[in-house]
Amino acid sequence: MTSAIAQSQENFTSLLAANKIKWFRRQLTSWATLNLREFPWRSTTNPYAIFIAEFLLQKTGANTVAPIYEAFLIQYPTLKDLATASVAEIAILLKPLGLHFRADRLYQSVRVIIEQYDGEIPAAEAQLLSLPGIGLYTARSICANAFAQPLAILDTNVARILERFFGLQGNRVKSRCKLLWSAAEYVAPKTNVSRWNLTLLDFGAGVCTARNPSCGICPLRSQCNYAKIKHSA
DNA sequence: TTCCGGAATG
DNA sequence: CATTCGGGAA
Repeated sequence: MTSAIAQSQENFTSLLAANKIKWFRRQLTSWATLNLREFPWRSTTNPYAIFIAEFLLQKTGANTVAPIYEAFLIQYPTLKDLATASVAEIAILLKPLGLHFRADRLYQSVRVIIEQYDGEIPAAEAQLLSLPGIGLYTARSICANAFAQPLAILDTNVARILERFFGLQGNRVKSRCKLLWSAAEYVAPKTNVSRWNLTLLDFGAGVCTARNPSCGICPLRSQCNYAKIKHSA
């Protein structure tokens, strides 16, 4: 083990004190009771519907995705229906979302699911990861939201919240990613992880935003490392 | 590390 | 008008 890793681990455990984590969870869980957003894909656990939603949500805001998602499910209510679509037909639906290559990836994933998984969305993280266009974030979101698996997720919202509140730095290289993934798992509660994931996403989208975060109304403010720095600056 | 892209924000 | 946003794969 290099000294750099030892340093970052020491940093890690000292910054993520047990009682601070408890408080963090309690504050956000309370915040979530009033502030979780409603989206069409959040009122289902249908694996196909979740799969489509998570695919469309990659690098794309939820409000932008919502109408496209609904149109998509009307046109292709099941994976069997989607399997009859051409890449071009899928591309037309996804056009407003940009990132056009997602149509090809989705098409290819559907083919694999038909051929290798008998047309059922696989429930294992490793199986989902093997599909084109499905990375760690998307795989875990599907596992948590469709199959109630207690898997924490890390996207830029979660990363930003963890960096700010706990003062995690890890800037530079891939240790940053490793560190933040570890932190995301460490901080997540043991139960209701899918709801916890949504809580962090919505908190990052609505309060702890990338630009101009609403520190003035933030329930984490009194213990937040970032708020302290910002205030003293 | 870089690219893919439309949308939101300042 | 320019910058920021933000998952996955080569």
